[in-house]
Amino acid sequence: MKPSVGIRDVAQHAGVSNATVSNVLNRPEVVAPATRQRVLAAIEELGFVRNESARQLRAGRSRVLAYVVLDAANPFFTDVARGVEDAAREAGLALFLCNSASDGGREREYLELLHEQRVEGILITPVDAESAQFAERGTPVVLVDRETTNGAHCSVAVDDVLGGELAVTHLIESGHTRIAMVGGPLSIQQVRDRRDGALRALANAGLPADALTVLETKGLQVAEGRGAGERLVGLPSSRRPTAAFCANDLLALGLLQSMTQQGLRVPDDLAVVGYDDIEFAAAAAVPLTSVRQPREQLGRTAAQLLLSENDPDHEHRHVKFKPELVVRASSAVKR
Amino acid sequence: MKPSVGIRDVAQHAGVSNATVSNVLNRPEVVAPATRQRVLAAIEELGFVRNESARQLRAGRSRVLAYVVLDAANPFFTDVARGVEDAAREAGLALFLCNSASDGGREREYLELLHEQRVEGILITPVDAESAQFAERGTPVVLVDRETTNGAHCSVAVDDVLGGELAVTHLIESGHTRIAMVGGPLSIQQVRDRRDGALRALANAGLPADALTVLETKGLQVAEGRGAGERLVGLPSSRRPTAAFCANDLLALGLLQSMTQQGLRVPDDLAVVGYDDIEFAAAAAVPLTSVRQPREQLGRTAAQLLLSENDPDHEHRHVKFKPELVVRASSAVKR
DNA sequence: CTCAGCCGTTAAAACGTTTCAACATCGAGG
DNA sequence: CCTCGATGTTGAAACGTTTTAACGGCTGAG
Repeated sequence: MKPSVGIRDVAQHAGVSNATVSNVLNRPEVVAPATRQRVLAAIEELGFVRNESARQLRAGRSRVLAYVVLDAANPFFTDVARGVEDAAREAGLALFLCNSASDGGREREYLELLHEQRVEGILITPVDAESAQFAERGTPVVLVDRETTNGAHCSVAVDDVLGGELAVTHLIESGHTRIAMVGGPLSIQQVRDRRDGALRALANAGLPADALTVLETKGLQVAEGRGAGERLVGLPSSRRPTAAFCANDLLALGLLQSMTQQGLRVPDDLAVVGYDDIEFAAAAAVPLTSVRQPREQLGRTAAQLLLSENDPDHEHRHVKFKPELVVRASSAVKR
Repeated sequence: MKPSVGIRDVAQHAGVSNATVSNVLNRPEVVAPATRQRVLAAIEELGFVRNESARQLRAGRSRVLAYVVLDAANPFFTDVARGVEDAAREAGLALFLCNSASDGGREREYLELLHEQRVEGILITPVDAESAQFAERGTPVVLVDRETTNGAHCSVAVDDVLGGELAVTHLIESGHTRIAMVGGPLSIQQVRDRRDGALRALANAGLPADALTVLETKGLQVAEGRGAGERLVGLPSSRRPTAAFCANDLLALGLLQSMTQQGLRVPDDLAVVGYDDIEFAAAAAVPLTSVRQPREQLGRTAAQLLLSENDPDHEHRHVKFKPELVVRASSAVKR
């Protein structure tokens, strides 16, 4: 182990007091140029690296934000993270990403650690917003892409019911009357909301609720989408939906792939609508119709809200964005 | 601001000394059950959260690893990160992800911060391995997916020259004699290595070096792949390659999309091979032939190497994995 | 020659933990 | 009744910074 050179070593080496070294580090303008040079030289020579723990202990505040992400492998969240980072960076803060990987246990561990680290603030897309007890522990927390049930935090979300409605209304207008909803588990608020939106669209169009076949999946990954595709094709053709609304682009991509493999064409045999409009949605060989969420803006807004928590007159706010339908080839009008 | 309850407050509230509280926290078995209960109750009641800065300052060590990732939006890196996290977690450490987004400036800032934070270790896929001066600053650093030029660090990489060779040999064996290499910028070591592998494949087959048309891109994202596709189609058909080897799956997906949009078929009009074998490669509507790298294992190995740096007899090691070709529909044999 | 004011520097006191040696208390063994 | 070891608890000293108030030296005004 290195002997770990500290501020006092530098001070001694430069023939000044530690206070002066500290000043060079934090308020260079206050110390005489000659001294400053001498100190900087000593720092360089000894390879001194400031100890952030000590600094933070004394100062009481840190310079980092953290975003506990639900699934780092989902491009949607990395896009949100980009927005967060931009905003953080403008405020002179760094961003640490933590991946809960949809695991409540990991999520709790990370939250605990972040609280103990006294980060400036925590952004989180929680595994489960209901059971989520982000008890006020001194560190401000903002929920991302989830609505908070109790009013204990700020939150930034997108209207998922509206999103579901947009998607399914589009399918109905394209001539579909038997529609599948692919997504799950239904314990996830988002999935439920999007389904409810789908049902609302049916109601608006005067279609019966059983025009929607719900195929519940165990998760929101590509593989689940493939599985759903097989289930779908297995249905008797009289009852088989002619269109599918997926809770997620990953599911939609899996579904798409499964269709092609089974020799069915999209959108002719099955129209597909996804959700999130991740970059790969447009890049799919059958470009995917999808419900776009303002991803970067979601992150950016969340970060700004988080930073405003320090204002003395802060009140928790709940921002809700509107999603937008992006029509592409995967849902071309039915002939 | 909260008055911030500390260990002494807990101690006072429970009628014990701070040393005892500390013991309850760190070595519960050493303190009498009755006292322990009392202390735990006090902790609960006051909402005490341990201050990691102070703890770390005193203990000299932290419980986190960091991975500075080149591009969080590239699924390849999130897969590597998963491997890192698994290994870290087994060792009882948490993982913070930092995204340099291919920006040397950000990378430097993050490194600086992480050094100051005295994290247990740093994993990094650097923007530029050559100029990379990760001067020994006391915190161990391991390079991921890059070979280190000087022997100052451990590194874990994959044989990119071999990967390029595998890809292009496959294309040659499928009957192609005019091949494009899509990727860039060439300042990136990986891109160069993969190109060199491609050239080696040509040489092995007795083909001239100009059988390879290098289309250099500005980056490794999907959009760049689309751009390359347009350039490719613009070539006079006598000189147009019948196959493309992309430095990256993102490029390949963009290229694929561009082909379909322009009414060309894959693989009939253009065979495509990607690199990394990210999940979306298999999920593309024309499943993508790709060079697979052992992503999770890459991360896992890097983390283990990092953790071994504390051994007194540690020597820097350079692990190099072999890539593997995964053939799918996008490169079916030419008729 | 004195004094006020300024500038650059410093000693010392925090910040909230962990750790170590020392200290009580108690029951058992002599 | 004394000693000993075991068991639980504690006071105080670190850890490496930042900060505050005070200090000494100088300059220029009176």
